[in-house]
This record gives sequence, C-alpha cells and structure tokens, in this order.
Amino acid sequence: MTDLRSQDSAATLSSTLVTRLRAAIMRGELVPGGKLVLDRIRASYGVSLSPLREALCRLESEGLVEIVDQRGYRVTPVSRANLAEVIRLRVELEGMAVREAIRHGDAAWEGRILATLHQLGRCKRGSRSLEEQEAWEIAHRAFHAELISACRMPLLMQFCETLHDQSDRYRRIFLKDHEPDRDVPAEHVAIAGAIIDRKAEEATRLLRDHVARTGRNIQAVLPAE
Amino acid sequence: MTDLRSQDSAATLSSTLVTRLRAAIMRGELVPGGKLVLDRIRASYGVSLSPLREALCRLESEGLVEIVDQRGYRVTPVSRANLAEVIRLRVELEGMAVREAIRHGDAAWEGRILATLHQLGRCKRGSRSLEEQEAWEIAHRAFHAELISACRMPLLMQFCETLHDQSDRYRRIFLKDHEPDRDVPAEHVAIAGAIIDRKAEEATRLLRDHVARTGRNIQAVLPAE
DNA sequence: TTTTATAAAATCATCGATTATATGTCTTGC
DNA sequence: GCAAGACATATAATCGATGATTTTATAAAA
Repeated sequence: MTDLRSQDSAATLSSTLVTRLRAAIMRGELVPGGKLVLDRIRASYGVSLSPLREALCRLESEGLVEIVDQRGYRVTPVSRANLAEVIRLRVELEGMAVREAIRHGDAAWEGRILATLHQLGRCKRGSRSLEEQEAWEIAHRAFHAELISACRMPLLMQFCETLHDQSDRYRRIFLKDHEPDRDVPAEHVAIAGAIIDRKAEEATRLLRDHVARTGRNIQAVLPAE
Repeated sequence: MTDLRSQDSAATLSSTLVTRLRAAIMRGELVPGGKLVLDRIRASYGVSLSPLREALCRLESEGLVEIVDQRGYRVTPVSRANLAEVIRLRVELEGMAVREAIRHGDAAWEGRILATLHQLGRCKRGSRSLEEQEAWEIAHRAFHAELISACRMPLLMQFCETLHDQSDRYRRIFLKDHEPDRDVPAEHVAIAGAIIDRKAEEATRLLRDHVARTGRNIQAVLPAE
C-alpha cells in the first residue's frame, strides 16, 4: 500500500497520475504558485494530455491545484491566511469528527487505532532516508484517518482528508528540517488513550491542540508575504 | 447572470457544460443514482468526450457525480443518511461562517444582504412558471451566499456552497410540489435582521434552525430505502 | 435449476492531431 | 520616445479515432 487513497487495484492511468502528482506537490517538488505547463508534464511523465487533464482536475478538487479557464493550471499558492484557515477548519472539523467517532465507534475500531499507533511508533520521523520519511508520513496519515473513521460521516471524512493534505504540504515544505519542539509521539499516545477511554471532551481537546500547535509552528517559519 | 459560479466571461466549453449538467442534476432531470453514459450525453449536448469528462470531473468535486475507475460515471444517489449528513454539516459550517461574517462584515456587507433580501422578496416561490421558479432559486441562493460572504474564509465558503448545492437538489426533487408548512420569507427577514443588528448568537441560531427545518421537511417525504 | 465459461456488445480510457486562445514581440504612427 | 495595433509563437481546449475493459447475452456442464 503506497497510498491511502488507491484502494481499488483498477488503476487507471489518471488515478496513478493523481497519486504521483500529489506526492510531487506535497514534497514541494512542484513549487507552490508554480505554473504547470501541460506539455512539459506530459513529456516528463510520459502520458498524453487527456489523463493529465483529468488528474489535475481531481487535484483541483483537493485544493492542491488551481485551474484558470484558458490559462492553464498552477500549484495552489501558499499564504499565511490560507494556512490559518486550513488549520482553523481542521480544528473544527476533526474535532467534530472525533466526537462523533467516539459516540459510534466499537471495540474493533479501538483495536485499529492501537494498531496504527503501534505502526506509527515503529517509524522514526527524524530519520535521514527519504524512504523512512515517507513511511512515517503514511503511517501518520493512517493514524489520524483512523481516529475519525468511525464517525459515520463520509463527507466530513473527505473534508478532513482534503484539509489534512493541504496542511501536510505546508508542514513538509516549511518544517522540512526543523527539529520538533515538542514530543509529538507522546501527543499521539495521549490522544489515542483518551479516545479509547471514551473521554470525548478530553480527546477532542487534545486533538484540537495537536493540530493547532502544528499550525503555529508552521506560521512561525512561514516567510512574510 | 444565469449562474453564480460563472463569474468570468472566459467560458470554456467544459465550464459551460458544468453549468448545464449541474442544472439538469439539480432539477432531477438526470435522476439520482442514474448512470451517465458518456456517449449518450456527448451526443445530446453536441460536444466531444474531452470537455465532457472534465465537466463530470468537476461535478464530482461538488459531490453531484460519482466516478468509478473503468466503470464510468453516475449521478450521486440519494439516501436518508446522506441527506442527514449534508444537513448536519450545513448547520455546523454555515453556523460557523455566519458567526465569522458578523465579526468581520462592514456596512457595505449589510447593504448587500438587504439588497439580496429585497430581490428575493420580489420572487414568488410558488409561482407556476419554470422561469420564475428558477429566478427564485437564484435569488435564494444569492441571499444565503451573501449572509456568509464576509467571513473571510474562502475554503469554508466553498464547502458551504457545495453542501448547499447538495441539499438544494434534495429539496428541488422531493419538495417539488409540497406547499411549505412555514413562513420561509419571514425566516429570511428574521435572519437578516439579527445579522444586521449584530446579534451573533441569535443570527446563528436562526440560520441553523432554518437549515435544519428544511432538512426535516425533506426527510419527511423521502421514500424509505 | 444453478453455476460456470465463452463470445459479443457496450462503454470507458487513452492517444495524436487540430483548432482556438492568450502572450510576447515587433512594428507603425503619433 | 511611447502607445496602440498587428503579427508570431506558445499553450490550452477540443476533436475524432483506437485500444482496453467491463457488462450482457448465450450456451454448456454440474
């Protein structure tokens, strides 16, 4: 499993492209605000225009790419205001989602949370190799997704996923070589613990703080406009 | 102005298609859950496959169309659970948005609210002709959009627009020939009044109730699964 | 009768080429 | 010297056709 989203094996060329392009954008390889010249990407990925257009269209709906009629595509620019809104919405929506999940989740769900937490613990975030970095990103994402997976609100989960993508891009680009000033693994453990103890208020608060703290750390290093 | 979304005049064929297809879906002309055979639509709208695919892709990001790899497109099905979630999210998100808008909005914003409210008042909802119906829909939509336009959170506004689209589809299909059991215009006046008086709590409550009430009315006539 | 295998039809995904639009450059007139 | 317009180039938008996949229909076997 290289990507949370590519569940079905029926990998159409467009879908593969979405995954590859998203990864490139998240890594900052395709720089924020940069123009996406169709012909150039087409050449470098060895595909034709049709699947490329479709892929970019899907990335637009994830907020990673912008389309302007007759003027092509570009990577969504970054800004303090945008980051602030993304974090604010994550705080509200993931808060709502985890509250609902605690209400509806069963024992199997608790088990999956512990499983993903364990997997996350096996990954070293600060490790040098890109492969291990990527493994941590995937595990981290799986953990956060699991926390709200029992909320029974598919639309809300999709909103959360979109917002998480957007905030992850900021973190990966701007916090690339910043040592974390806090014990992130401990925060994860605390959140999981509160959820499994069914302490809805505490879990929600911890998750909201967890997200907000990341937001503040990025804002601190984000260059002025 | 036939559509709130087609601000820029640079109408690419895909964009035009998005508008036309969305209208058809909202009217229930393209029935929920119905398969969208590309070749058939292509023929009836007189376009080629490329812009059609792109249009459907954009409608997918609005939640009105579903895409399954290798298996084509279909109009998003309706269900009690989906409607419940849409309404729940509208209540929460529009609530948050209007609160923020009240905090940031200025006198010009108040003016625009009164203007759209006035325009809405000139439209008869129960009128027979489809043209007048459509005029009411547009005015109603413009009014609701204005209420939150000052919130300074573009992503949130986009989420609200998407959700509003989805709930409007339910209302237009299932409440087509149901006389409203309540004084909807009065509710609009009350909401606008509370906002302009800067009564944040009251305005939020009124708006939330307004949305929730519509949701309940639709649920009441929604056929069992 | 039900299930499985096969063949035919329908439909989607992709491509290469064409057309339309925008952008940058170079005149031309003031 | 500068602004406005015309041309050339780059790029996006669209098309028609081809290849790949899924679905439906049909027939044989359990």
